[in-house]
Amino acid sequence: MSSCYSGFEDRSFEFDDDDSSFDSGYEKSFETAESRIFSGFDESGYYPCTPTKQADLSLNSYLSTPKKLDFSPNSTSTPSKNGEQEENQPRQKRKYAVGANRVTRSRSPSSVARIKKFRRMKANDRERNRMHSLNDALEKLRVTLPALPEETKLTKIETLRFAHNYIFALREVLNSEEHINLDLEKLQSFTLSGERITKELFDALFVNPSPYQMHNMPHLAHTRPPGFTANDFYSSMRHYSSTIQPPGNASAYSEEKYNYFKGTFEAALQKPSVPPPLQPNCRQLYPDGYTPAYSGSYTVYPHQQQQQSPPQMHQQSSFYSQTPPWGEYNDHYGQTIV
DNA sequence: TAGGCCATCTGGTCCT
DNA sequence: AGGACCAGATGGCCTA
Repeated sequence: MSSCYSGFEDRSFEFDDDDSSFDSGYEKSFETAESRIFSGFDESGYYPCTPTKQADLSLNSYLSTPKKLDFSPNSTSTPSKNGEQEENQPRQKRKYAVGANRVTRSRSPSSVARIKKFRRMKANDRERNRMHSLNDALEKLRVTLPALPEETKLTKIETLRFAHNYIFALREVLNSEEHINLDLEKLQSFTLSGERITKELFDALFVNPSPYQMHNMPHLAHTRPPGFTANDFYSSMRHYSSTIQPPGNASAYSEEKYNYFKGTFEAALQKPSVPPPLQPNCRQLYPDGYTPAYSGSYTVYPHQQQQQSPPQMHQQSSFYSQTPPWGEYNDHYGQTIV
């Protein structure tokens, strides 16, 4: 198996047998490609006289002291390379003893060591390629996901977590009969905290109508109270603690947990400007014909790109710096994915 | 300087 | 036998 990284080429591995105990017997392994490599034989059983150019670039360059095969005439096991008669005569097939006459020598320790070393190098090369292909796939996933801010590069684990939450959120959007304002930045910042989104959290963070929706879509005002409520907060908190008290007993909420969510809630309750800004990379779903300019769009308008936006919520809150382990959980969505 | 992230090496296991 | 896959170890780089 050739490699695109190190350029390993089986035939390129040349070396001599410094203890002159080259195997003259016929072993099963002698037929393998590796044995051909180490014996210097090509597919037909003869040593290739003209190594390929690619071969010169591979293991020979990797090894500091490439060695050559011993073409000594005394070597009874190695077909003669310099025999001029071979140029004019058809090559004779090598004959091996069989049965009781067969003599099989074990490889010398140095030969075994070299074989092991070469196998290890090939395995390392395969492993390197495998990890590179894995990273390539991860990179494709990473660029598919919205990165907010754009210069943010998610780590591997964050990419996988965000992919999970992103798919979860999109599925909730598709399944929802409400008009959901899905804030991808909020979703990402939530993910960066190392949290796995659940339906409860999704409802608390995204399903509630934004102040803009309440203001501009009065026909939906009756569906939910404006902004986030204590129930929303409670439903979010419930994910983190089994001892938390129900809403109505404000003192039951720890300051630590409140601060944990404060940034998100405050961002959600932030009063929008009028006309309502369309957040970059924020997918807004509205009824058909209601606000066609914004319907189902990821559009970023030039005037918004020029805006000097205040520090983002995820940069202020502890969400941005904390990456707790994404442990197992046992709620009704309990699937350990990452 | 400690900790996080990453690439690479390595040996073991499983499968073909 | 050999390749794929996996997890542990290790060292480099970067940042708070």
